[in-house]
Amino acid sequence: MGVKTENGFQITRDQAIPGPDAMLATLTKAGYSNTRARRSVLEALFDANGQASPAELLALGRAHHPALGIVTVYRTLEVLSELGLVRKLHQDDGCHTYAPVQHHHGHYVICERCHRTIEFEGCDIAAVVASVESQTGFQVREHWLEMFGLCPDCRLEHPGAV
Amino acid sequence: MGVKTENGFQITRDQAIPGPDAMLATLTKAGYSNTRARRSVLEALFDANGQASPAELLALGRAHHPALGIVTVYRTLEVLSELGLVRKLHQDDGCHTYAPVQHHHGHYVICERCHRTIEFEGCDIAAVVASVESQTGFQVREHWLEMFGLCPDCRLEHPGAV
DNA sequence: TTAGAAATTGATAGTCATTTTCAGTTTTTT
DNA sequence: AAAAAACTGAAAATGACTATCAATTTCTAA
Ligand SMILES: [Mn+2]
Ligand SMILES: [Mn+2]
Ligand SMILES: [Zn+2]
Ligand SMILES: [Zn+2]
Repeated sequence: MGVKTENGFQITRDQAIPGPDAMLATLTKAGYSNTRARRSVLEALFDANGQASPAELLALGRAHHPALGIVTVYRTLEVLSELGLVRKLHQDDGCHTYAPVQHHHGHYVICERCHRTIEFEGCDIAAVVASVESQTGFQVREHWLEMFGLCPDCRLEHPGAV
Repeated sequence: MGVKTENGFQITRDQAIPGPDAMLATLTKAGYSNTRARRSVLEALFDANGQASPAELLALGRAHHPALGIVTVYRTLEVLSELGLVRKLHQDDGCHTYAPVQHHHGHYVICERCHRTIEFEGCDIAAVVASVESQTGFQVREHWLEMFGLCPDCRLEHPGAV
């Protein structure tokens, strides 16, 4: 799904979405060093199933850079978050996973069975925000939204599932 | 905001919303013992500013029952969650707070300055869910939604704030 | 009201994700 | 290539949360 071009972007039918190379470019443009550890974390992010925990990224990243350490995974994710290149997803058990950002205002749907995660855009909750503001008197500045369900593959394997 | 009646409900203009006594009734009806520790946690939940962390509930609860222990706070919150009487809110730092449930399908707005939290209802994201399902092929089963902004009081103190 | 059974409690001791420290290494700059 | 700056990973620390267990409280059935 998507072809990688020389400039580091992946092409889908209708738009260019960033891949590891594009993110690395953003990183260096922001003044961060181009290091083997950071490259391996970026590769790991895209090797994953749409999202991954720091421990999973360590395992995936070591395929590219065996000496990679968990602390650097955390530190790289923090930098990527600051630059808006990844988002932290909240798991019910309190742990976190990270997903690459492909749309400016994106949220994620997570498969409850295989944990495949896809970012979606087009979240239009302006009406809900307006209603909340009038109900509560709050001025709303941002929101979190995560959806859970079954991905297409898991729906096929569990035809009876809700 | 709301008057407590003998049966444990608080009355607002248009509806009865549960208070500590009503929740205690639900608890005992479900077969759990009516204990001093549980009562103190319920009181603490309503003494708080709309939400509170387990540590904050411990402190608030000890005003009612000085021997209260943190483990019991966690255990009580787990029971209350199972019964649908509280919801766990996710903090950006990974910790959690708990808020009493007053509406069946409610979500929360949280003040970024004073952390006052109000539950709102009327979240209608059916259109968003439909769009996500057709965009991704997922079948959506549930969602998380939290909003952040400024409460009425904090807006007054920070007139320039966005 | 009372005795025994069942449920609950809280101190203590884990567990585990995440953070801090720090000396050594890699990358960048000159 | 040398010096400065940035980065790295091992090890230790932190802190939210969980498991254990003996002691206490609450409930049930006389
Ligand atoms: Mn949105
Ligand atoms: Mn909703
Ligand atoms: Zn799936
Ligand atoms: Zn406020």
